[in-house]
Amino acid sequence: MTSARAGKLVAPEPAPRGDTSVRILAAAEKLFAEHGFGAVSISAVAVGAGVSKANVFHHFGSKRALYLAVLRNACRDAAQRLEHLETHRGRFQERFSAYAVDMLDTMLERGQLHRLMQRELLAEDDGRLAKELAERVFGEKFARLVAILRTGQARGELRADFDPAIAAITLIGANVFFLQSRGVLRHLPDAGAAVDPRRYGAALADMLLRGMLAPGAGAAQR
Amino acid sequence: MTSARAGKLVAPEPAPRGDTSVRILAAAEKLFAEHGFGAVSISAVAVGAGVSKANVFHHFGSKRALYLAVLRNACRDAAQRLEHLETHRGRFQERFSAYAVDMLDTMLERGQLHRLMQRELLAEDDGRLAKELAERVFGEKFARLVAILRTGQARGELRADFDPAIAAITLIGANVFFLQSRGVLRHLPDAGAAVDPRRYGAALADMLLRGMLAPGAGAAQR
DNA sequence: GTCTATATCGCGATAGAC
DNA sequence: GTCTATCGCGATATAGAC
Repeated sequence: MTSARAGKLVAPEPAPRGDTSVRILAAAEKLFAEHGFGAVSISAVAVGAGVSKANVFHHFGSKRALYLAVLRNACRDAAQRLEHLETHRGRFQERFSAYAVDMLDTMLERGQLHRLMQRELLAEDDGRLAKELAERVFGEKFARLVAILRTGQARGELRADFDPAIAAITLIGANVFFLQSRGVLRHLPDAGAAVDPRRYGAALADMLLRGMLAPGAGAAQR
Repeated sequence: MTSARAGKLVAPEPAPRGDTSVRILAAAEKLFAEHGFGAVSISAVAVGAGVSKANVFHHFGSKRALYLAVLRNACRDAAQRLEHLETHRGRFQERFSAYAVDMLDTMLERGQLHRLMQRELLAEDDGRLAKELAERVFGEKFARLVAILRTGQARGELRADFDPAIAAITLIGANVFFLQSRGVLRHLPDAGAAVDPRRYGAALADMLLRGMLAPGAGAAQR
């Protein structure tokens, strides 16, 4: 469980040689993602980063400021990855599949970070500033996906009688849920081969495409 | 928490049944769901339940035990709601839509509870016991949905070339994500009318049905 | 069963030497 | 920039009267 006392002084990281604030940020991101804001102590962060408690305060001023710094750092990374997505110009099937696969890959690559975001979303208590940060990044991702779907509809490649926003939520939601629940899904006997990310991503895109493609635009391939 | 403080393994729940215990459980469920385990103090629970701090310890022994009691209580409730789901026997479209809508309704009705579950899933630190509890409930839900899909495939109502588990994950994931992210989605300009639960549930079922129905079994209606 | 009072510990944050 | 030492506070948990 995520008790505040969980941070029994375990061995610090092999200290990947870098600037101190970077190590502090990395340790904080890891701990916040694993235990949540309220359950992580500055002592635990300091131990994880291999520095003293006071040094953490020297660099970030307060626990809340450290938390916001972690979130902003995470948002910056996520925003950078969006730049590589909009370049495709082929048929809709290829663009959609590429987008879906890339989304899942990005999530898996930095699963910790996405867990931290989800935690912030689930909090909803205060943290309105942090939530607005998440909105900003998430909103950009969402708007681009909706735009891709709208373009497909305008071109006649996609049926016009479905809501692009709902389709986008379905795709994102299925991916986020997959990421969140892999540890549990692995233990469900009925899940079978669905726990493999590649199979899951491909099958998801295929199924959604069948629901979105215009009748005369050719069958979903794969 | 692998603390040396753990000491003795206290015998499982005394299963308290008084009015006070119920109020404590309710207050604890609310607070844990809103803020997470680590950020909730026993004092806050006591205030929420209108009793003294010491009384909380009298009834539940420790904070950890209170948390497990809340989770067990939540699982029991969720399991009971499953009993009403398996009775339908009509065409696949109706059964699937009914299942999907009921799932979303249940989630919305007790969103707090589902948030608590998701938090536990996101922790992944230890808490294996609690996670196994979640697995047990979630696994039953999941198995029934997969069984419904398999039945549809066996009857020829559904295409045979998709993985029922992946379709189930997609449906559950889209619903869970919708529940989690409503507060954020409401602030996205591109989301439009997709934030309405009824419209969302209906459109989601419709889109998934188009991807699953056998070609000759008739078009998805509505 | 419920309370008040208290013990003990770890938290966030600060002061100041080096 | 980094540390040790410490403050003030609130946390979990206990003792014991009613």
